[in-house]
Amino acid sequence: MQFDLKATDTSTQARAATITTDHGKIETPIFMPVGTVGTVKGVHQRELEQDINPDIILGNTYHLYLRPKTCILEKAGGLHKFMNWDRNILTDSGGYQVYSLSANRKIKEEGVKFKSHIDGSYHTFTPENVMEIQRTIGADIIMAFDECTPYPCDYQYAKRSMHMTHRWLERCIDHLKKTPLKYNYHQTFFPIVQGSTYKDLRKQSAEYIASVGAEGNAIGGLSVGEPAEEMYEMTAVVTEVLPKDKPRYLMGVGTPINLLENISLGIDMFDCVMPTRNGRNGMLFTAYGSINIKNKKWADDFSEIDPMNITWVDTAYSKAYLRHLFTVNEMLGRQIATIHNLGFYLWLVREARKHILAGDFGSWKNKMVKQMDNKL
RNA sequence: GUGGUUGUAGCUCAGUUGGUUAGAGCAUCGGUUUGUGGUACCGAGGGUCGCGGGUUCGAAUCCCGUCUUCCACC
Repeated sequence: MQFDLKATDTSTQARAATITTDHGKIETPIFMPVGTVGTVKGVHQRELEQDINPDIILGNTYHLYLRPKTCILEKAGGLHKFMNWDRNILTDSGGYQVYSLSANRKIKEEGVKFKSHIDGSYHTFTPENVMEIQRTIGADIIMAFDECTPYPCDYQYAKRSMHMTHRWLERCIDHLKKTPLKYNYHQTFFPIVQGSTYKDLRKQSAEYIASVGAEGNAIGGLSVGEPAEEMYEMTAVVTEVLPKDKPRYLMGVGTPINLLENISLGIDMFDCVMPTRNGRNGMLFTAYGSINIKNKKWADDFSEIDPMNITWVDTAYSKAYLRHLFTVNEMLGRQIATIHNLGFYLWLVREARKHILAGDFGSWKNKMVKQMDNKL
């Protein structure tokens, strides 16, 4: 993997760069659509490539391990071939599921024993087998196995957990060295900074993560319910420490405003279920604020979904029609909303890149944040 | 006409031997969603219990009348 820093903003820490992998270029800042189980829900590959056009999407180790199962992905020749996606893929390690499925798991030094949410069967994830599973899935960027702590999280727990995540990181790296590539392209490994919402822990974790010298670095354990200001504080502490010549990935973030604020703090990569999940539930993001398309006030509003026409669905359909599709629970409504939202998110990060390159990111960001902080 | 049956929220229906403020699902309206356990979740509005009378401390519930739904028989 190659990381070429193209520009750094003058008034903020924002950066524009180009990451190059064996599956192509990733222009940053980037938003990576989430495709947990081998699909960006409700979106055809053609729409994804042509209309939304992201350089990279996400998959999830936990979910793909359970279904279709690792052996099927191996037979398929990896996730790219299985899902017919030639561009980049990043897989999350399942560390987030350790947090989100907390009722069904037990964390120990060795690893995490968990109960499948599908059939109740028991499985164990360790740093070692998670690396092997990610080898088989074959993503271009693979993530360390970590513990994502909840919010709020008491200091002692956060500290212990952070140290365990660090020990797990060493085991991930050791094991990766012993595990050969399964396919004929490189896989880049990202470790993950933890430390909950404690500045000293975040700093300590960032220093440790930076010291392992990975090709890129991630920040986890945020966007789990903490106030946005606290998230920004943690991001700022961490980006101060992480190397400037490597990509920085803030996991699980966030709202359009979260994206811009964190870009200005030096983040290059994001992923979040918000545009897809909220879209499926009737929430549209626009440059002028969010819309709940299910609200009655749109019933006879025949104006286009979004006059900015970022993706073709924006002007092909009216708000009244889209509301109708949600009212009658037609799947097309969810598809249109998803395409719109992802199109908007990708537009937003491309605009951010343009403004970083042009040198006026700071003022543009302030204008956009104000403009988007609104319910239509 | 006779006998039976039915009537409770916009719709489909619960509602115990008569006992606090009559419930549910769907629909409607609003909100929530941050490395996806999400066709999801939370909340709100909405009732002269067909109508009229009676019994009772108290009636959706028991009695009488009446209208109504459906069925059978003449």
